[in-house]
Amino acid sequence: MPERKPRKDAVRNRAAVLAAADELFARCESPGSVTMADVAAVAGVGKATLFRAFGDRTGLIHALYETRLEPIRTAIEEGPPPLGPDTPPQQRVPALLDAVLCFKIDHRHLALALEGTGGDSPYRAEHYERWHGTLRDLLERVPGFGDGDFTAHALLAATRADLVEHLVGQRHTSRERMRAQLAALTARILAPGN
Amino acid sequence: MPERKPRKDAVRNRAAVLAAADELFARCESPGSVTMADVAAVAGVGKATLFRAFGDRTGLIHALYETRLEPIRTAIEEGPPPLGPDTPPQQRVPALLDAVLCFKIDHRHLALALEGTGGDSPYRAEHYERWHGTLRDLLERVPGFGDGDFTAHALLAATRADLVEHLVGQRHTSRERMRAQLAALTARILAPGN
DNA sequence: ATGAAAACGGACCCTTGGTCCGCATTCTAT
DNA sequence: ATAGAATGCGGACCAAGGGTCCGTTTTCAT
Repeated sequence: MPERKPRKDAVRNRAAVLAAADELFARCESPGSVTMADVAAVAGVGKATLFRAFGDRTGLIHALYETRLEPIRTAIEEGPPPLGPDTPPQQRVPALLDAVLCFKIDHRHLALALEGTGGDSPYRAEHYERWHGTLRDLLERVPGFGDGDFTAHALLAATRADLVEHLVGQRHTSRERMRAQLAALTARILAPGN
Repeated sequence: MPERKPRKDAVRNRAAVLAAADELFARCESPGSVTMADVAAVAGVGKATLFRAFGDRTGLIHALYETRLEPIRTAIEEGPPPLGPDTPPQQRVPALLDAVLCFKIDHRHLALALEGTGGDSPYRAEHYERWHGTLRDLLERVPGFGDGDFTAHALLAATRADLVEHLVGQRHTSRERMRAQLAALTARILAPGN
C-alpha cells in the first residue's frame, strides 16, 4: 500500500546518471579515474542527486552492473538451453561460464570498477552468490563430482575482471581464444577420469 | 662505484616502518582502514620519511610483501623437493600451489592490501610474473598438456587473496580443508584423462 | 490553484595520499 | 676532534575526491 511511485524527474535523472556512468567507465582506462563529480557533470545533475539516488559510489556501480547483467540473469534463470535450466549439467556448466566470461569481456571496465571497489569483497555481491550457487549445484549434479563449492569459486575466479583485462585488454588475447581456453579448462575439470 | 651505503638512521627507520605496517595490516579488518599517517605514527616517524623510503602507498605494500615472500621464493628457486627445482612437474605443481595458498592464508591481510591496491592490476607485479611463469613452464612439461598459460592464471586465481579471506576469514573454512580442496582441483586438472 | 512532499544542486566539510622546506643527524676528510 | 657537505628528518601544508547540508525548485494530489 505505501507504494508511493517516484517523481518523474527522479526517474529521468536516475537514468541519466546511469547512462553517464556507463559511458565514463567504458571510456576511461582506470575505473579509479572516474570521479563522482565527473559522472554528475556528464549527467547534467548535481552531485547530491547522484548520492541521493544511489547511496554512495559502490551503490552506483552495483546498480549499473545489475542493470547490464539482467539479460544474462534471465537467460540463465528461464531461457532456452544451453543456458536455461532445462540443460544437463555437463553442457550447462560450460555454457554458464562462457556467458559469464563474455559478459566480463564486454563490460570489463564496469566489472573492473565493481571488483576493485576495495572496501567490501566481490564475494558478498548478490550476483556472485547467484552464480556461485547455480554453478555449485550443477557441479554436484555431475556424477562422480564431490564437493562443488570450491571448484565453483575457482572457475569463477578464472573470469575475474582484472584477469580478463590483463589478457584481453593488455596482452590482446582475442576474445575467441580466451573463450576457448576457459572452455578447455572447464572440460578438463568436468572430465570423468577422477 | 656509486654504491653509497645508506645512513643507519635510514635503515633503522625503514625497518621500523615495515614492522609497523605489518602489524597494522595484520590487526585491522579492512586494509583500506590503515592509513599512511597511522603507519608513520606507530613507527614513530614522520610521514615524509615513509614516502621517501617507499615512494607511495603501493610501494610500501609491495616492499613489505616482497620481504615476507622471500623465504618462499628461495624455497622454490633453490630449495629441496617437492618445492625446489629438482622435482618432476606432477609433484611440483601441487607443491607450488600449496605453498602459494599457505602464504596467502597466513598473510591474507597483507595480500588483500596488495591486490586491492586498485590502481594497477596485480598481474603486473614481479612475483606474480614469477609464479605464473614457473607454473606455466611446469604445466607445459606435463605430457599431454597443451598451452599452460591460461591454466596457470586460473590456478593462481583460485588463491586470490579476497577469495581466501572470504573462505577462511569469513566462512571459517579450515586451513586444511582449503588446502585439500585446492589440491583436489589441481589433481583433477593434472589428471591424464584428456 | 495551492500547499505539502519530494527532489534538486552546488557550496561546504573532512579524510587521506602526497609534497615542501627549514632543521637535525650522520658521514668523511683532514 | 672537527668542520662541512650530504643525506635524512618531520610536521605543516596542499589537492582531490567522497559524502553532506540546506535553501530553493519541481512535482503531485486534492
